[in-house]
Amino acid sequence: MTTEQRVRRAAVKLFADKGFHGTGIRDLAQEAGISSASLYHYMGTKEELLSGIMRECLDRLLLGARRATGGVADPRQRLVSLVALHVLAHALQPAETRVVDNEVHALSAATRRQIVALRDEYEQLWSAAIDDGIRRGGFTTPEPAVTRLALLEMCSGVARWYSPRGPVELDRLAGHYTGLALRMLGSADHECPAGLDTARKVLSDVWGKTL
Amino acid sequence: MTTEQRVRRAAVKLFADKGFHGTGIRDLAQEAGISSASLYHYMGTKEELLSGIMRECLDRLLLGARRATGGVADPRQRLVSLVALHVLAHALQPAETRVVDNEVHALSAATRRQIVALRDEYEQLWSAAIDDGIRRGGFTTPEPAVTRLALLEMCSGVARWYSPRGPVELDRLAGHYTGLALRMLGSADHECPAGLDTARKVLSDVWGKTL
Amino acid sequence: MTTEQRVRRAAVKLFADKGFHGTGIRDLAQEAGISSASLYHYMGTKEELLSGIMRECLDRLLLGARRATGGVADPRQRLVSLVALHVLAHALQPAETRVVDNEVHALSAATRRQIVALRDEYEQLWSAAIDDGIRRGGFTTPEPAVTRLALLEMCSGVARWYSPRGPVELDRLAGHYTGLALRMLGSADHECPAGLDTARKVLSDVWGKTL
Amino acid sequence: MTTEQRVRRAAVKLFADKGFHGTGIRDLAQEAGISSASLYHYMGTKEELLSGIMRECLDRLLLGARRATGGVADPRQRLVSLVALHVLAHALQPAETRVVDNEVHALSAATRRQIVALRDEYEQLWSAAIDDGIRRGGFTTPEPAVTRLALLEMCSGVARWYSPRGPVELDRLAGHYTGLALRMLGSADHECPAGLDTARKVLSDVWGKTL
DNA sequence: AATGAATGAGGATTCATTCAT
DNA sequence: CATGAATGAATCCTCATTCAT
Repeated sequence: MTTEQRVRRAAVKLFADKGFHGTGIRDLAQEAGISSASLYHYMGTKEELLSGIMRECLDRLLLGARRATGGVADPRQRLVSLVALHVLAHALQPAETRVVDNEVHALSAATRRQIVALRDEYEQLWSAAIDDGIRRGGFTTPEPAVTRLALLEMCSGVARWYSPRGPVELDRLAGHYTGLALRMLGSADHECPAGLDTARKVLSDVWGKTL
Repeated sequence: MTTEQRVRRAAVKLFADKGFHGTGIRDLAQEAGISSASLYHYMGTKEELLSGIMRECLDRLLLGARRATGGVADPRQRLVSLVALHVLAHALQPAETRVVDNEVHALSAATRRQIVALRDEYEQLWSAAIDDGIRRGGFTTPEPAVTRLALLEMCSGVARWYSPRGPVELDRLAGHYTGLALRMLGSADHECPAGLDTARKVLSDVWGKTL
Repeated sequence: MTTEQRVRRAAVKLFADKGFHGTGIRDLAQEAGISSASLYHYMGTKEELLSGIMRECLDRLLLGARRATGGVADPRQRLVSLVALHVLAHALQPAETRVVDNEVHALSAATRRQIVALRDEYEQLWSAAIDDGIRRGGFTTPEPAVTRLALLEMCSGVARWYSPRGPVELDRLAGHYTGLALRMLGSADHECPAGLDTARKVLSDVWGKTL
Repeated sequence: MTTEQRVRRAAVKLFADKGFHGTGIRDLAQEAGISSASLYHYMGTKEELLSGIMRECLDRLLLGARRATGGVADPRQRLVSLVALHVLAHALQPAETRVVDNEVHALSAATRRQIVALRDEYEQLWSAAIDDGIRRGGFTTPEPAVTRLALLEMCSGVARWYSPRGPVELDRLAGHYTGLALRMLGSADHECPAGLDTARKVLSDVWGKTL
């Protein structure tokens, strides 16, 4: 593992645990195993380190979501893939995703705009799947916008509590959440193996992780 | 409004917006409209200010949840009341609840234990309702513990996006979320007016707010 | 003497002796007799301290020069007053003026523009006196612009070597320099008591110093 | 051009523009077009780089002044040569001479002594010419010591404003300044072609520059 | 010869907190 | 009650310099 990776990893861990402002440059250095001056060989500003982490995480999520939904006609399948991918990403990389979810306020205005734009683009894929599903996929829900937010928050929450050492396996977790999502959307059928398969494949391609 | 309230309010706002570590004592003073030295007439430590906010918020939530569920036999009604109350509290006091949800890491170990204990006690009421509901209320869900967490995260998420200036009214919001919850729990019926009524009443009694 | 004055004085001394970049915030604090944190009760940035010193010094010089030349018809007298005032100011406040002369490079672009504008305005008074003197005051010099610069550098140099503990008294010093200036400008007469008197008066009015 | 020369040149430029303490080792490296580590193949300490520049510049000035005055009986001619040489050196090498004039404070005590000794030796030649000129060269000035300082500051100032892109040619500039000097010293005749010629010759011999 | 990597010391500035007034 | 003044400790970051490669 390169030193740069060690720095990145230290930052992800500490930013997730103690927050950006709660993490000192000395904490980062100690966690990375180098001096605080050496830190600056591998990063720009502390804030650039943060935004880099966020961008990478969101880029990957967006790429995965696009791969999982691109060319898929069935909105139910798209939605299931999105949910599964989101849940798996948050369960596998809880630190990264918590940083993305919680530390936006620490960004400068300019960078914040970029990050929020990425997130909006990502959520747009959810909106499309939900709206399509209502039109022609058997979804029934008043206030689809509210339901979308409820879904997203529910799935993102996984990063706040999931532990690989717990009793629930990842595959089962994803299946459970897709079931919840389909129920929330009033779908008659609560399963969609195709969507789950797609998510597994994308997870392997984009994150390099196999369940 | 007393100065103490002004300080409390300033802290809630800033801790919610910029995080505990991102908020300086001078920021607090400016927002409260007094000098940073005067601040210390109305608070102990900065951390005590934080824990006070959290405790009060959680105390109220716990009190409300107890009142809403105490003596209620039907687990479906209890669950609906809990969801509605949680959603309403988070929509009405988004700043307070975001502080509770996001700034636990800033607490000292001792205080954190107390706060987490309160939260656990609160979540215990949810667990009870769900477990009872599975046993004898028509709930069907594998992994009830996961479902509980999904529910809580979904409902807490309201504080992150709800705006009173948006198109959705509070009463409708609560109804929507209780519906989502009942769907997630596989309940045959997706409504429970009694549970909503209880929540409204408790909200008035404990929070002093009427919809 | 107020603490703010002590800070200002410390800065003037150290900036003059060791340069802006050669002076640390801790040096300033020590010289002012307070802690480096307390320093920030009495100043903004270190650079603002610098620009403040420069502005005040240049403001006074400009004010003095205007008072000494305003309404004076004879360009010879004006020039003599300017030289005398400049020399006296630099002899009496060598530290301040050396800061003005040597530390412009340490200013930010925006502030530098303001300071240079003040200096240009000041030098404009010299140009006017010299040009007028050539036209109708008996001055003869090729390249009046060069002569102006030579005069200014010669007079400013006083701040680099004059010591009140040396053998030359201030009044005599001013007289000597006005003589040199008139010679440089080819003036037939090398004295101009009126100009010197004006300078003495302005020095008393604007600087509050009497020879 | 060797790398060492490039380093030297970079240092001269940056020390002159931003001061010794305002110039970082990284600035030097960038300006020289090498890495900051490589810098240390061509220099000792940053301070040694500074003192080297000063010494070389002063050595050359001293050597030139000696050649220009050695064996010249007429103090008027000696003075004119000194003025011309000084002005030309400062106009041709404004950066070097500004470093010599402005950065003495950045030297360590020991090195400073050496540099100041060189400068004193150099100024001694001026003193001698002036004093001799008073005794038997037609110079008249009260306070010859003050006049010497005035002359030196006036001539050194050239480095602060002269631009080869300006309207005044070097030869003319030197002539103008020798004229000013002779006027300041009360010399009846304001020209001395022999002194100027000597200066030109020495400039060619010692600096390798032809006007 | 050249340089990435490394760092202890120090740069300016802000921190939360206390206290005399 | 209110606050200017004060500060030790900490903030992020850059410094000049060394060294293994």
